[in-house]
Amino acid sequence: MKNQTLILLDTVERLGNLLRTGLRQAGVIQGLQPIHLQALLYLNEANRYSNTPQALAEYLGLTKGTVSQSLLLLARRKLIARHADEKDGRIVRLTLTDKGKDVLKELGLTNTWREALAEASPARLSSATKVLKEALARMQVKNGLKTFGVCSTCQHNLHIGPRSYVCGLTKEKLSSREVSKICREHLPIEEKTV
Amino acid sequence: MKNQTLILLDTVERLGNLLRTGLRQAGVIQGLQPIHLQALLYLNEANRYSNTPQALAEYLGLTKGTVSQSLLLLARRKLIARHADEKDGRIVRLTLTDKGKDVLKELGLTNTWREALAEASPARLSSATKVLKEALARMQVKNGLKTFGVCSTCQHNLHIGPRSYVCGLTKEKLSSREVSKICREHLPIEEKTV
DNA sequence: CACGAAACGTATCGTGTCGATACTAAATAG
DNA sequence: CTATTTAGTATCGACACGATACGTTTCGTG
Repeated sequence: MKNQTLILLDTVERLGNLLRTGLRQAGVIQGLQPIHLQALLYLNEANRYSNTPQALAEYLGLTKGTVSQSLLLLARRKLIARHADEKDGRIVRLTLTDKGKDVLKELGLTNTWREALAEASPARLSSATKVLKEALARMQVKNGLKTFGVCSTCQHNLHIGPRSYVCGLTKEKLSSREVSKICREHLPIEEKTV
Repeated sequence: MKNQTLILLDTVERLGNLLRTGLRQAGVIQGLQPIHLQALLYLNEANRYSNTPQALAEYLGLTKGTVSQSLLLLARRKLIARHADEKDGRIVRLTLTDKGKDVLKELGLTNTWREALAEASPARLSSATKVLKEALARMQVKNGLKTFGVCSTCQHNLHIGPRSYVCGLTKEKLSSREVSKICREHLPIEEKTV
């Protein structure tokens, strides 16, 4: 009999493959590869410290050279816009164009997933999420990777008033919309394992 | 606030990406791509009805032409062996060579995963597995895909005595080792959701 | 302030995935 | 015996991906 842990690993791997296949099929219509859609999805969620080629490369676990090529393609198709950073001339800021946002809207990737989990109890869902998030965080730490979380789970985030946030790292004010985006500087709050 | 279901989706996607990145890094040493390792892993678990290029293509969600190319590469490197089926001349049987098995042994892919889940309680693990297996099965059905499970969870499997099994589909006897392998004809037993 | 190091990004090359299409050979149906 | 189906291969074009090399801009340390 196989170890329970390995069965879970197998299941996650298969789900990952299936989601990737879904991305591939969804991208065919637009002539896009899975990695392109992943890039668009990331840029749609990245905060102002994280919308750069370098951050995307770290997020995807690829080299900056590889990512640079994919970004050139996306820019050619007018799905993203590239702007030089005002303060730091080395940095390129990436934003989704309206066309890029439309692509994401038309995907509707989450439907089958929602249906697949429709009958699972909320308690089970949240328990499963907890287990997997823990695993993800540990694997990221072990591999020296960044966690790319949102501000609400970040040690740097300071909640200085109602709907008023400051990042302790950059000392900048963040809007309540901004704190729900993902950040490459994210430092997870140590959670007590219940 | 985001839907709990979507948070789980996001986590699974990220874990999938991370596992894939792990595969990529592991393969660099052997000069292999993630897909090659996935093929080897599959062939290591596939039963006698499922060790063909076509079955592998279905499992991976790719076209047979694409898979054929990857298999040619693996054969060139002597990691797999190809034999014509005795009864059906169209079919090619794929088996791992000793060299191919060695590659899998040297990978040790599961270690970081094990460690990442070391502190999770068995109850949580099995609950999470249940949720995800359910989701996987539903998504496979929805997409018209095969489930590739083991005989013990298959409607075709007949347990005719202690350590004695027969597949109701092929009417062939199966060894107790064989029933723990994955099969392209797998038809999942309807499970009652507790 | 100068100069070397580091960080961000691009360009280019070779290997290989991937789908699409077209093909061969073997089995099967009528 | 012929038409169809099934398993697999061959080839082509677009592109991912890493490695390497390169150009800018910023930073740091004397």
